[in-house]
Amino acid sequence: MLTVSVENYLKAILHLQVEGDDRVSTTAIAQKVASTPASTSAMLAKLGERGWLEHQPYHGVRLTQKGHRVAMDILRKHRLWECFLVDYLGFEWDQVHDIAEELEHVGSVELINRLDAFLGFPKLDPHGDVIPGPNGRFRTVAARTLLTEAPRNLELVVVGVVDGGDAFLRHLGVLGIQLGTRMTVLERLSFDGSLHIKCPGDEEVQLLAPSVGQRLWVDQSSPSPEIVFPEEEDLQ
Amino acid sequence: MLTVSVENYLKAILHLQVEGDDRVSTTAIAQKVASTPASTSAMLAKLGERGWLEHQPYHGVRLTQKGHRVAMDILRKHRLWECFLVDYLGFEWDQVHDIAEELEHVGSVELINRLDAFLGFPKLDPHGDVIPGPNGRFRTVAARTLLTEAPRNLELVVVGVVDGGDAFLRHLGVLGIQLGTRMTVLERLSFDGSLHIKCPGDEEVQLLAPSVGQRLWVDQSSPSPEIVFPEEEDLQ
DNA sequence: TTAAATATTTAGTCTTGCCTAAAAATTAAG
DNA sequence: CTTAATTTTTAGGCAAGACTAAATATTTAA
Ligand SMILES: [Mn+2]
Ligand SMILES: [Mn+2]
Ligand SMILES: [Mn+2]
Ligand SMILES: [Mn+2]
Repeated sequence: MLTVSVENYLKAILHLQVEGDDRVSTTAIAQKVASTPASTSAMLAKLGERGWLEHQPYHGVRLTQKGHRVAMDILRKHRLWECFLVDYLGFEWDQVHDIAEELEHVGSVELINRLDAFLGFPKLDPHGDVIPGPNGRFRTVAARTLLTEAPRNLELVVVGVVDGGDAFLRHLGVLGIQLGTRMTVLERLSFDGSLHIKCPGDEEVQLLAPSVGQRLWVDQSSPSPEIVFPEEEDLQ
Repeated sequence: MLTVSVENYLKAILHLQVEGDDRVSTTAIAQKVASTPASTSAMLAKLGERGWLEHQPYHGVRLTQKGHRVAMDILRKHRLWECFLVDYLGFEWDQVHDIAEELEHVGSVELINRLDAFLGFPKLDPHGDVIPGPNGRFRTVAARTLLTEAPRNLELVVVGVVDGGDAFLRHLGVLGIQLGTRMTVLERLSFDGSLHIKCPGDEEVQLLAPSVGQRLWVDQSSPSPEIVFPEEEDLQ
């Protein structure tokens, strides 16, 4: 049975699997779902029996096709609801996670597909995370780089945040950074990887801690609308 | 703790309490929440201990102020979500109950108040049921009568349904009746209380079973838009 | 007013999901 | 390669909520 608890475990495992490791450890999962390793171990055994994941005792788990699909569907619901909360109810991006954490467990497939249509089939949620489609796979999305690894002296645009806990999101607010913010990396300090960045319009050069630079997805900035001149045939 | 189960019990008791009886019986509650009298008895004892209702063993329960408020808040959420589903996601009125039954348990007060505002502070849900306000009390609404008890030879308009299970709602669809449908009661048959009704535009007089007439709220029909002639100054 | 029918509670279990403490396996160090 | 540290599982319990069967209280009817 797909209980709220089971859904949260599967989604947590998906997150950890996407973030890198092929096999996911009991402790990591326990931490993600805020429970104990003992409870998690018991849960993993059960999820294994029921075919949502492969559990090699003492060596971690991996989602089966079936489990992966379930987890992607939860993620889809989570992110679509976040879009709704921000775009239609006026919430800030640092206020929606906990609410979506509940909404994602509402079951109806019809509901989520209609919500998707109502929202205009968005590809990204308010944190720049990719929204899975109704087929349970990620929608293709433009390439993106971590700010830390982006080339220097090129105007970039922030397109997403990695692991955007609410505290981090509020910190970005303090720094004046949000999705769509443009910036150029002037220098990467070899000491700790801090970045000197400059935002168009700002006088000052900003020093960005590596903990921030490692958690921002950026893309090459397309020319800003103001400086795009229409072709003649585009004019009425 | 306000679990989903507890919330469903409290809402069921509120429903039964509003529908008439001051004290509500264990069996009636059990039936409403689709569980057994034994399970319900245990739950009622617990709800009593926790101050949501007064339980006189063998003589039914009554919600306390505190329990009443909780139940009203669940009802508010249920009905506001139903509005959203019908008005924005294009669901039919017979498709939304089960989904709202889940959505009503999402906790955030901020969420429901913003949803209320987004919907334009509706007073009635898609079934014509009154939506409680943020203060936990019903918003005032126009007077209404059961069709069975309405005066004859007066044009009426359907403003709500009583206990609108999905099956009943679909049956109304077959009969061509929805919210806003106008009709005049020509005669009430003394045999079983069936009603002869006539809808404007229809040729035929319809015979309505008492099971239908007893479950329709009606109000005196205001003049229909078609027969209102604009004043001269309203013309361009 | 007593007996039968009905409603309610109690007793005894089960499942899910969580916990702590202890045992066992794996991994890391010396 | 053996010991120490870490990770994972097992053992034993608890609380919530549900069920069936049996006991008890209340109503209804004879
Ligand atoms: Mn969740
Ligand atoms: Mn998100
Ligand atoms: Mn419900
Ligand atoms: Mn309704």
